[in-house]
Amino acid sequence: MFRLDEQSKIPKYEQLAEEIKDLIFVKVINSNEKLPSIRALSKEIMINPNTVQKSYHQLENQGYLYSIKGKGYYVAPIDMNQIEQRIENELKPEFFRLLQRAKHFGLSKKEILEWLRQVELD
Amino acid sequence: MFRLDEQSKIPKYEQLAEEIKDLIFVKVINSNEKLPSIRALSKEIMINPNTVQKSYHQLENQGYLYSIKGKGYYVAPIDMNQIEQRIENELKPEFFRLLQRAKHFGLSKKEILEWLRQVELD
Amino acid sequence: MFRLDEQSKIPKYEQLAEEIKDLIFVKVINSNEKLPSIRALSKEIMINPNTVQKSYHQLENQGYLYSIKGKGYYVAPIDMNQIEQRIENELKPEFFRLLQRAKHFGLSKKEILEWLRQVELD
Amino acid sequence: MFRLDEQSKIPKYEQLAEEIKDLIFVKVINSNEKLPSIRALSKEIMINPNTVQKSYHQLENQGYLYSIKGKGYYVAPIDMNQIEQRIENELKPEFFRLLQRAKHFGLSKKEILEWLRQVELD
DNA sequence: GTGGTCTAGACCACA
DNA sequence: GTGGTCTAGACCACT
Repeated sequence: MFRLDEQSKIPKYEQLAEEIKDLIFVKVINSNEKLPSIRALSKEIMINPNTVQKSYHQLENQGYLYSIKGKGYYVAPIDMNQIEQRIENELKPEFFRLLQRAKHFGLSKKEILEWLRQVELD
Repeated sequence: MFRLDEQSKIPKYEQLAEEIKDLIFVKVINSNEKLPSIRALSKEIMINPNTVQKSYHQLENQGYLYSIKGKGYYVAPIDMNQIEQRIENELKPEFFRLLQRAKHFGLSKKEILEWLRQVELD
Repeated sequence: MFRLDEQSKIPKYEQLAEEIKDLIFVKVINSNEKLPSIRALSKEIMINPNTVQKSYHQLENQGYLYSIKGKGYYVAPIDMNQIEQRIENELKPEFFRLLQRAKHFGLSKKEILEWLRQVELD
Repeated sequence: MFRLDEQSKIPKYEQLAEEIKDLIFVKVINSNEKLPSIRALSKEIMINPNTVQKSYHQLENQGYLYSIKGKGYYVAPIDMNQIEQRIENELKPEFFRLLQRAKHFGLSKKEILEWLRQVELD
């Protein structure tokens, strides 16, 4: 379900939180749905429970989750406007930065289009 | 010349090293050309000299730079084959990962193509 | 337990490492015995945890200690032959250098013997 | 004339200054006698002129030397009382510390006396 | 709580 | 002026 990059310099709790956030926006996990327990998830992705705890806790502080003592963590209802924002503020800039790098490496638009063709999207 | 993302969880020295590596591959800085001194660069991008040094030092260990004490850091002659490798190992996977995320967010190929159109590349 | 000379130009981490090494040779701390935690020791001798860590790390590289992540640093089994070597290579030369200086300052053997008398040794 | 320890963590300018100070106290170099020029000395002991300069400068600040522009550095008249002080404050404590270490290493007074016998002192 | 890493500022040795 | 080292504080991952 989740894949953390061991090598990355980005903290694991941050990687995990980002992935969860994506799943929420994308509605793979829906509002008021229960997340896996800290212990279960930590076992599944082979990291320390404390780290999972930190991800959940951070998402709770940011309003993406809420917790019920003794029961677990649940997805909070989300503001759908945020999706547009995230696309504009995160996805798009990252895309342009990547294309800029591709340009530096001497890639042509044609080659990028070829890559794009290889992906199923619609 | 360089722009570091203060917010990013990726260490500054790592961000900087990556940017320098790109400039070397792209031949904005050529072999045996001198890099800005540690202090000059640290002042310019407003970070601690130590952090710049760590970037330079890492690149030296990886063979991208060589240093002369009391004189400065210089670009080492590079193996151009590595460019192909970096495109395959870094750029392409990052591109696909990004498209995957875009898909999750419900973006269509058409929208991506629109973004692509906005970029000067060829 | 340890006393660092703040004034000395010798790095603190070096002073500390030397003192620890002595304690190990002298078996004040025995093989596989746990050292104080980095933070406990740093608090005790009022220096930055990083400095203690550097001492421990250096001793680990030299084979005097081994570490277990999340548990602590431990004394490695030592080769007792090294004691003789250290006496010959460190203690004795230092002693002779000191006597040489004493001579320059016009001290006589008698005065040195007087100093020696003041120390409990046997 | 001087011997610096390349390995030592003590700064070279400090090592040199200490040695010069000793020679002054011990009257190997007398009051108002001229010291070797910075360039000559730096060549002799194979270190950078700047480093010698720093030693001389420090000794001047501490009152052990005075300089005459265009001529060189000279030994200042010294207060002989300082010799006693240096013996008490430097030599003696260092001696006791060394004996303490010797004790830790299991050396007996007899062995120290044997060492002492090997040195010409009187 | 444990060890490990990143950023930072001051100082050293050298050209 | 150059690169290199030492000390320091905050944060990460894990027991």
